[in-house]
Amino acid sequence: MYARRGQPKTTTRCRETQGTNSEAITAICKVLALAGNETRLRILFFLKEEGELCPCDFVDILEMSVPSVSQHIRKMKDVGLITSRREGQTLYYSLVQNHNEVLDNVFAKIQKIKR
Amino acid sequence: MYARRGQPKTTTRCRETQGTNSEAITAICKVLALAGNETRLRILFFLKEEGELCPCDFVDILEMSVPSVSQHIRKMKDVGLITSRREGQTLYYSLVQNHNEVLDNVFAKIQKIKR
DNA sequence: ACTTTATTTAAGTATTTGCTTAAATAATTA
DNA sequence: TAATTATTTAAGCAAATACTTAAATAAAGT
Repeated sequence: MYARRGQPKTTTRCRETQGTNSEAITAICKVLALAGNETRLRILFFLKEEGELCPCDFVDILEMSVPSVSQHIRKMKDVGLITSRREGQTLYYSLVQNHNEVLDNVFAKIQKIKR
Repeated sequence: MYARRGQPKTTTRCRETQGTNSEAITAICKVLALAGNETRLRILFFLKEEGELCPCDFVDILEMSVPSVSQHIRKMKDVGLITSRREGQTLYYSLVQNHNEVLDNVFAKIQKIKR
C-alpha cells in the first residue's frame, strides 16, 4: 500500500500559509513568467534604460520580426507591465511604475553583473 | 518599399549596452523562467519559509503527482537554485543562498501582498 | 531475500509558447 | 484618394513545456 505522507505538522502549516499567499503567488508568477523570456526581458530592460521606445526600435535592436516583437509587447501590456502613448503613426511604450519592486531588482542585478 | 527604422542614436546605443549586458540577462532570465511557473514558485516559497522539505511534502501541499513534483525539483537543482541532503530514504531539499538577490525580493513581495 | 517506502527517470501525450506569413488598422504623405 | 509607413491581429506550425503512466534505483523494515 503506497501512502506517501509528508511531515504532518509541516504540510498542514504550509497548506495554511498557501491559502493566505496563493493569490500573491499567482500574481507575481505571471510577471516572472513574462520576464522569464529573453526577448521580453530585453524589451523591459531597454524600456528601463531608455524611458520609452517604439516596436520599430526593438525590431532593430533585437533583430526580430515586427509581428514577433508586437506580440511580446502585447502580452506585457495585457497584464499592465507597460503602457503606450501614440505620436502620429508610432506608439511609444514605457514601463508602468508600480509592479516594479520585483522588476527593479532584476534590472539592478543585470547592471551589477555587467562584464 | 518597407524599411522600418528605429531612432538611429537610440538603437545603436541600445545595441551597445546589449553587448555588455547580454550574458547577465541570459543568466537572470533562466532563473525567472524557472520561478515563473506556479508549481515551482510555490516550491521555492515553501523552501524559503520552512528551510528544508522533501518531495513527498510537496506532493501533499500542492496536491500533485510524485513524478511531476520530482521533475520540477530537478530543473531547479540542475541550475543550482536548490540542493539536497539525504536522510535515509528521504531527500531534503533547500534553497542555495546565492542567487537570491532576485528571489529574496520575490519572496518578500509575496509576503507583503498577503490578504 | 522480499516487501515497502521515497524518490527518480524514461517515454508518451497534450497544452502552451513563440515564431512565421498574410491580412487588417491607423496615421501620414503625395 | 492612393500609396507609404507603423503597428496590430489572425492563422498555422514547430518547438518547448508540463503532465501522465510505467519502470528503475535506493534505502529500510520484516
